[in-house]
Amino acid sequence: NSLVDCFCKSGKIPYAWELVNAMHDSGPTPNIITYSILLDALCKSQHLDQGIALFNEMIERGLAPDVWSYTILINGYCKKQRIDEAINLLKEMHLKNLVPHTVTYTSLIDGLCKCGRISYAWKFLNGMHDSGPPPDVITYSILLDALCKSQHLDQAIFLFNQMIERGLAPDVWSYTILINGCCKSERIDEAMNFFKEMHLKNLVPDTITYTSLVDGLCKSGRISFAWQLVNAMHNS
RNA sequence: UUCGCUGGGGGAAGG
Repeated sequence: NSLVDCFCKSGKIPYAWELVNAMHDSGPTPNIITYSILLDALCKSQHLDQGIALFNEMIERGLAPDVWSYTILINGYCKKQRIDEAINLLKEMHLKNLVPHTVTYTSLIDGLCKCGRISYAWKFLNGMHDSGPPPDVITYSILLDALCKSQHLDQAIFLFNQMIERGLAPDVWSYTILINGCCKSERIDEAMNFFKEMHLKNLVPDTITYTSLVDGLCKSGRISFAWQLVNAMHNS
């Protein structure tokens, strides 16, 4: 499985596939994890159709898909904006008494957000909060990003605070999403406040955090301040 | 039977 994963992650999917077939023919028999590795690689390399075929072949060969493999396929469908089929898979899991993980729902929420169904995604997140599996900081970040990008920065800030009230600690990514949202709405001062807040929480801004801020500063004409930030990056 | 290993989700700019 490690070898199959290596082939996949270095872009050599045909080799990975050959290896899986060789395992199937002459052992050791591939297990659910073997197939999941290949399934994920196929989904991520724009070959969802082949992923679906592999998923079905795996079932024909007598392996029952688990929560992980379903999640991988659901994510594949979502990335292709095929949300309804993703939801069908979710129903199928339910029929098989497979209980979705946080990651499963988070993938679906990302799909919903990226095709504009933000209020449904928000309801979904609240449903997770009420009845589990609980949303985590990634689940919130996806919705934060969608709210920011659809001109609902204030609602994003509300949700960010609600996430904290509910006991989750924001990370570098969630702060960066908000900072970028503030910058894009030309609310640079608020972006700077969040940036300072990160420091107070011992969160270390990364390149993307700085890039968002520098971009916002430049596009609002505050070039010398942007320059200072670039120097600060250079020095730390 | 127990234990261990390997698989899944989020952010910026530039043409």
